[in-house]
Amino acid sequence: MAIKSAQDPTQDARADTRSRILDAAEQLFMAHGFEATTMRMITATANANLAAVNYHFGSKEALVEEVFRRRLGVLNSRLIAVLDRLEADAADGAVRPHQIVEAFFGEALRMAADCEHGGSVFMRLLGRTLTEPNEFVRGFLVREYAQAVSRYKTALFKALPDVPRDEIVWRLHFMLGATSHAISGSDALNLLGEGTLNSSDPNTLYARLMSFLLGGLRAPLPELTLASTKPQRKVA
Amino acid sequence: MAIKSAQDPTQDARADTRSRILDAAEQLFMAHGFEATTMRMITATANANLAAVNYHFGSKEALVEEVFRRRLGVLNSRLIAVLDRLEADAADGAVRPHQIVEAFFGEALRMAADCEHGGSVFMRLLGRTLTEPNEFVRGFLVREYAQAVSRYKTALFKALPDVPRDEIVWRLHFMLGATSHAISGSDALNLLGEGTLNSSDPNTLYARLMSFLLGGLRAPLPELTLASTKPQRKVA
DNA sequence: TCATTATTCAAACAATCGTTTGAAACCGGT
DNA sequence: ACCGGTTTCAAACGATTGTTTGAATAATGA
Repeated sequence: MAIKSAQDPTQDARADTRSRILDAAEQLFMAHGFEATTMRMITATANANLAAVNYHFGSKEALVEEVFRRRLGVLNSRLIAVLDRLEADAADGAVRPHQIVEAFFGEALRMAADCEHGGSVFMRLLGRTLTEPNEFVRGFLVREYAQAVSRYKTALFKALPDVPRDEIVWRLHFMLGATSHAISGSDALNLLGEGTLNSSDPNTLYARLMSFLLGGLRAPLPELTLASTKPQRKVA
Repeated sequence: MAIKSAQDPTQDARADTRSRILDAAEQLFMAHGFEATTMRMITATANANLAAVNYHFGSKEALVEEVFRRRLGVLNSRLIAVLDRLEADAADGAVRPHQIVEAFFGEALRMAADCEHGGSVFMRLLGRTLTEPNEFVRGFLVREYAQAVSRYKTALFKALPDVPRDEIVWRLHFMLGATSHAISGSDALNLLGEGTLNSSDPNTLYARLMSFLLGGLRAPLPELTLASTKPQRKVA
C-alpha cells in the first residue's frame, strides 16, 4: 500500500499515514466537531489502523494540536510577513487602516479559498473553533495565534491614534466575528433562508466582506453616555 | 403519562425537577458544548437522579431541543412584535434601515444581557450554536428561527430598495457573525490579548456594536468586477 | 381510607469511547 | 542473508457513554 508520489524522495510510509491521518482528522473535525469525531472515524477515513493515531501522535489531543500547528504556522508567518512589508513600504511610517484590515482578513480569506491545499477546510475549522467551548483547543489557539494578532493590533493603534484603544479592540473583535462567520460559511447562511447565495467565488466574497469591515471600522464612534438612557426596554 | 398540572403557583416537584434540569443543561451546554456534556453532569448539577432526564424528556436530544424551544419561542415573538410595531408606526410605511437593525440585534443583545432570567447564558449558547457542526441542532435552529429572520430580511429589502438583495443578505450574514461573536464574548476576546476589556456593561456593548453594524451596513457597495484583479497574491 | 398514577431511585444494560498490547510485517544497511 | 528499528495490525483493555429496568416513594382522586 501507500504508493509514494510526491517530490520528496525520503517520503516513506511513516509520513504518508501521518499526513493521511492529519487530512482525515482535519476534514472530520470540520464536519462533526472534535468530541463527535472518533478515532475509528479518523483511521477509517485515512485507511489506517486504529492504533496508528496513538503511534504517530501519542493521543487524540496531540493530534488535534498537530492539525492546527500544521496550518497555523504558515498563516501566522504569512500574516507577519505581509505586515512587515506594509510597514517597510510606508514612507513616513504611516500605514493606512484599510491596508491593515485588508492584509489581515484578506490573508485569512485567501487561505480559506485555497481548496487545493486544504486551506478551505482548515479555515472553516478555525472559524468554528474560535467559539469552541473546549478549553484545551481554545487555549492552544490563543498561544499559537498570539504573535500575529498582537502585531496587527498595535499596528491599528498606530494607524488610528485618535481612536480609543478599547474601541479599536472591540471593532477588531467584531470584524473577527464577521469574518469567521463568513468563512464558516454556507451552513449559517441557511439560517437566512438563502441556499441560493453563491459563496463559491472568493473574489466577490473578499470584496463584499472588505467593504463591510471597513464600513464598520470607519463608523462614527458611539456616544458612550455613562449613566444615561439605557436601551433596556426601548430601542432608540 | 406526565399530564402537566399548569403554570400555577403550585410548583410541585415534577415541574421543579424538569426546570432544574433545563437550567442545568443550558448552563452546561454553554460551558462545555453538547457532546461533552454528559447526562450525569446534568443530573448531578440539577440535583436529580440520572434517569430523570429520560423520564421527563425521553432522550438527550429531546432535552437539547427543549432547552432551545423554551427560550427561542419568546425571542422569536419579541422580534416579530417589535417589527410589527415599527411597521405600524411608520407613517408612509417607510421603516428606516437603522431601526430594523437596532430592533433585531438590539433585542438579541437585550436578551443576552438578561442575567436574571438566564437569558445571558442562553444567548451565549445560541451564539455558539450558530456554528455548531451538529446537524440535528442546526436544523432545529433553522426551523425555530425562520419566521422572525424572514420578516426582518424582507423588511430590509423594502427599506433598501436600491441595494441588491444578495448584498443585503450578505451584510445581514456579516452582522449576524459580528453579533454572535460579540455575545459569545470574552472567551474569544482573550484571543486579542485583552482580558482587560470590560464587557460587563450591556449598554456600552450595545452602543459599540450598533455603531459598527450600521457602519458596515451603510458602507459603499463593493465593485464586483467580474473577471478583474483577483486579490489572490497581492492585497491592494 | 384505598387504588391509582406520577415521580424518584439504585443498579444494571449494551454500546462505544480512547488507549494499550504483543506479535507480525516491512524496511534499509552491512 | 541476517538484523535492529520502524510501522502496521487484530484484539483486547478499562472507563464512560446514553438508556432501561423494576422496585420504592410521593402525590392524587374518589
